[in-house]
Amino acid sequence: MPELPEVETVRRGLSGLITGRIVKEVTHDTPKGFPNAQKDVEEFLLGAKVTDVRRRAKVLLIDLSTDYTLVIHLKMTGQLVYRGDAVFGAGHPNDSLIGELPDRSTRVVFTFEDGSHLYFNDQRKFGWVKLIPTLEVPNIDFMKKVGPEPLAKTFSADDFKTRFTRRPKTSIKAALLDQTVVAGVGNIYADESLWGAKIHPLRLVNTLSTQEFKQLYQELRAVMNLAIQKGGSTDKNYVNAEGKRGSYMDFARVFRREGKPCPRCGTTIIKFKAAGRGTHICPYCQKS
DNA sequence: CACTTGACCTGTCCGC
DNA sequence: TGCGGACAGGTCAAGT
Repeated sequence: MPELPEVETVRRGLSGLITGRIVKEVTHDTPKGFPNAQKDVEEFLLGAKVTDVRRRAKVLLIDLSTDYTLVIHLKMTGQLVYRGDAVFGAGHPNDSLIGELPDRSTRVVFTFEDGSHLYFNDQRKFGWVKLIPTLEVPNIDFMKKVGPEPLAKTFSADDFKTRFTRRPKTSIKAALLDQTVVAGVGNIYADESLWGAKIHPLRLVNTLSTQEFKQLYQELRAVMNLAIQKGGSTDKNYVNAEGKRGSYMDFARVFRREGKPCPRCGTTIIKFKAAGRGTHICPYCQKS
């Protein structure tokens, strides 16, 4: 599921819901990387207080008072849903896109001292959960390789263009999806931003003009900011920390809109495969 | 080496 | 209805 806007939406929700809570119990069916050591769970997770919830790229970082951090990647179908008690808690089941928890895709259940729960669900089991010292988070493989945050205030159009010089002969779509170029872009926002900038996804990186990179930079930031404002995109699985859907798909211009008219020119949107992924374009606006 | 293609998993949808 | 195949928001390892 989640790309940067979805993970950021989960982060914001979780931050308000779990910060300050103390972990009392953890049950799990050993999702990838967890627990790296049962001893660590007992020593650095049980009894720990949540001090902060951060995000880097598509990864969530739940900092603990023990100076350990839960590092969580939701991959395609991961969900992190908080449930308070049945009567007064946040995210009453009736408000939710999903039903009673735990359910058959629940992999980890964190129980807090006040009796509330945080559920990690992951239908396809691609996601991972690691418990590592906070100071070592920047040293894990993913963090060492991942590119800059595209929404950072200091990240300029020039910076954006320069990042792509490392992938000169690949398609612009493959480069956008490459997390070492720029962090957080996935299939939805790649298609949406390429449509916005009127660039065909299969154009090779070294054929784009400076002006086109500038357009793409602006469109990517605009589309991601809008998506955060709308609480992310729910196509199927994605939900926020309260189990509720995001509404960006109501505003999507090309993604999953094949057969419908381009909102700019009316030409029928088509779908094909690019960089191994389903790809949506307006064939009139985005010429190869 | 740079780039593209499978593999990882489960579930759903679509055509025969 | 049943069944096979394609496909799904991501990232690696293994291929070419």
